[in-house]
Amino acid sequence: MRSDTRAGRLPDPPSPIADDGDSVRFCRTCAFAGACLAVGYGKPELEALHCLVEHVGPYRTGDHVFRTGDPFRAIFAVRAGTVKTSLVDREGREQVLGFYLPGEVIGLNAIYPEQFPCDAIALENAQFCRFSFPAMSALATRMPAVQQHLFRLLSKELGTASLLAGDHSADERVAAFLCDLGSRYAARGFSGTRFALSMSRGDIANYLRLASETVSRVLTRFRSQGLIALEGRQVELLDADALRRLGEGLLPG
Amino acid sequence: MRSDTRAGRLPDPPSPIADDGDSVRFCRTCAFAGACLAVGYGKPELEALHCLVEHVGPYRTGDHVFRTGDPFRAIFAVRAGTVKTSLVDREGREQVLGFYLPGEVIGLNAIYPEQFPCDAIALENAQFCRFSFPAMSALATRMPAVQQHLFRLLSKELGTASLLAGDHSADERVAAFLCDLGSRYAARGFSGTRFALSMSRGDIANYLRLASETVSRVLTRFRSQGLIALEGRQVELLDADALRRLGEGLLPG
DNA sequence: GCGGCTTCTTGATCAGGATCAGTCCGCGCG
DNA sequence: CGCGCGGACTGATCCTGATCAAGAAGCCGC
Repeated sequence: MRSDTRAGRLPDPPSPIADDGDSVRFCRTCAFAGACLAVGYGKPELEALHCLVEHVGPYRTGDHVFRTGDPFRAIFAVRAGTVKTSLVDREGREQVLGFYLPGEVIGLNAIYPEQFPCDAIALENAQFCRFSFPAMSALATRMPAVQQHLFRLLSKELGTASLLAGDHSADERVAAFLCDLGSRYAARGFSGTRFALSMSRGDIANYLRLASETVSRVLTRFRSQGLIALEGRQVELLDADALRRLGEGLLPG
Repeated sequence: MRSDTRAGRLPDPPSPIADDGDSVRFCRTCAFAGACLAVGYGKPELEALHCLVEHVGPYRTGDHVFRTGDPFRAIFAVRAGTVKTSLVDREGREQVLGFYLPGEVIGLNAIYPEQFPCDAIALENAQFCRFSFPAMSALATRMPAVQQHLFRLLSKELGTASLLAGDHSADERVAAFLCDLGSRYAARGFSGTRFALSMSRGDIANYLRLASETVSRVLTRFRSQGLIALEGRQVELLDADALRRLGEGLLPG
């Protein structure tokens, strides 16, 4: 019974959503915002870009956005909510591959196999923009900016895949995980130091290749060290620098 | 002193090279062979494809093909020899990211950051085809087949990144590694059951996030179990099925 | 041939995290 | 209200693989 348990009281949770789009503009924080800007608002090409987008959802917590083996026809940008991608091996064990926040894109790894190689599951109620991939490819051949944007999205994801590689201690992994989430929220315009973990401890553990008990222990210790405030799934990064130092070697750069 | 030490005697090593190209055709086993075929031999577009290719090398063992931070201008297809990509963290520790065989492509993860995010080092004397990326992008906008090919290459690499993820035992990792190498050699027309490990035990261990001692021990045990024959860096997969069963859960599919 | 080097192998010990087990808490429901 | 259930936290033990250490085998140049 240590007395600093109260250190991490957190009130009202924020509710991230990347939906400020209208019939002409895409959401500012969307991964495709760059493509829009490159095209220029109001040009006919932007119209074309809109024609191949379809708003889908809402999906409820636990719903599948797509399943392993589904034929690949489109990629999805998260508009609201968060998503995990995972695959299930022969023995039925789940393998969490990643978490996706509002503004991020899922489904890129399905282009080559032409079917989705993993499940995508909503962690909260979620909505998406669905981009028909054949239409997008066709548009890309006419618009170098769109093509380049797709190349960059793909290449970027290649870089992030190495976050979970490496033999690193549980402390390093958890610290890097928190920093990564924070900076991704910040990049989309949300608070980078205070947010809700939309996934369970088990999902975090699975993603980081740890046991959920270990994640619990590390988070508790981080809190007692004053690095974070924590209450349930609400977290605040109190000493982001220290966390970043802990996690460096895992983090990009 | 066990008597089965002799079980793994292997004579003459094969010397993989993917260089059957001439002034008109690309090498059959090259990752771009598909793009060539899609275009059709003799068409003017194939000429265009050739214009942006440049044969470079030979590089000697240990030479850098590119270094972390080098400005990104081109991607490279391995024509002969093998390559490892790695990065060095702040503490000076090396992190091996991947091995690339003749016919495979390196440099795709540099598109987004616009500079190479890792080193590429020749593990044997090696030669490459260098594809100017700006020229390739420009060509892709005119030729949907080339664009699609690039998308597929990128997406494919996304899939392979998950090989080293997951918390798996040393046995599973080493088995999966051997199977993966074998199937990649086979896909390029070489023997998929008998090949040389062009990288050191230390590199394998680093890539698999194990200690080199562990790799040694596992390989030795695999040999004593009759799963492989092994002499120095020559290896033969004697019971590929058993290895694949061991490694499944790591391997694609 | 011989030193000097790196790589590989094998053995002995150690530690980080998995696993097993138990408790607590919040929540939905009869 | 009590009950059951899943998620989260904590404690005790175990096991895999890292680490430390030493020897064996190649592979140079000379």
